[in-house]
Amino acid sequence: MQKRNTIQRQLVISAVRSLSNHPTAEEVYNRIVLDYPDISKGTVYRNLNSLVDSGLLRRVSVPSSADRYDHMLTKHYHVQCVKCHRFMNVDDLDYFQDLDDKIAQMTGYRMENHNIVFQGVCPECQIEELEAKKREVELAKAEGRKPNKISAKL
Amino acid sequence: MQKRNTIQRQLVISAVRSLSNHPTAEEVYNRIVLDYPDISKGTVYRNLNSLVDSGLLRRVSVPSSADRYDHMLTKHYHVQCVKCHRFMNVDDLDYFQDLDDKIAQMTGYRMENHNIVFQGVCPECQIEELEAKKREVELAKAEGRKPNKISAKL
DNA sequence: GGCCTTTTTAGTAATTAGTATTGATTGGAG
DNA sequence: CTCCAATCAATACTAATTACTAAAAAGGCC
Repeated sequence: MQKRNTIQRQLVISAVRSLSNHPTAEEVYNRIVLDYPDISKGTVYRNLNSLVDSGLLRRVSVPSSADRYDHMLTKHYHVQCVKCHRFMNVDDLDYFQDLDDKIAQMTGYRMENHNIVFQGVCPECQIEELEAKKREVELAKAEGRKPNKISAKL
Repeated sequence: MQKRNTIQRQLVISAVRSLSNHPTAEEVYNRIVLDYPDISKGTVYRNLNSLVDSGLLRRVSVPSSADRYDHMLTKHYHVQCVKCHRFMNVDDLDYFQDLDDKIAQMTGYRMENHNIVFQGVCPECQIEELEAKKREVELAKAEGRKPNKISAKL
């Protein structure tokens, strides 16, 4: 089952490379369509899968949203904001190779890798939280009641 | 917005507890339907979300498949087999709390937690791989040709 | 180049996982 | 017991992805 080097396959890989930060399949499709309007989404999905299988791209599974694709082949981790869902690399943190070895010993699995997704509230959303709280305190004062706690969800 | 203690809510939480290992929403639904055929999937999803929000259950995002729900509230990690997709806890590995603190410092995020999913090939699938290889060698000998490499996919 | 086999394509339909809506029902505060 | 916001069942809907098909194109061989 050899892989053929089609135009579409090249377009997919170069789109992921040029959309440098974790595009979704949708974003890859939207980029390619500009230059090559006949491509279909199925082709983009199929090629993304095939490129991941052959190790030319990495798939990054994002909780509660579409998979993203990464041309950066070195192993690294990600942070996600639980409010606005923005998604970014954690730079400057080396991959813990020894963890894989440890888990392999503990479980008998032949380890391939591990993914870490850090979840928290990004600086922008922290500011937004503060402002929402401030607005509520003002409003409560105007209405002469105790301020409600602002729920964790925006 | 107080939470009411409905029968359905109790059924959902007890189903997740009795299906002790990481059921999907679908599996929770299938279990409850046996005793309580009128429950609807929407109700299961809604209650799972609400129970996660109130901290009574944890959601585990599994790459490329449906979310799973965990009644074990202490933070822990998971291993997944890339071949048969079985999914299990990593016992005996403490949560790396200091990692969250480190990432918080590095990124300015207010960290809530992190998830690690280890991916590899489980012992059973390793045995299956060996047997597939053995079968191919036999077959090649019978046909008087070189054995093919067994692809990474079963 | 022309031919042949197999892979890949575009387009469409189907599937999966989960959310939104709506009118009816019910838990639990008073 | 009464009342009403929270929750329900049912269903429609959305987003992401895969499956299917006949037609097009890669790449090996001459």
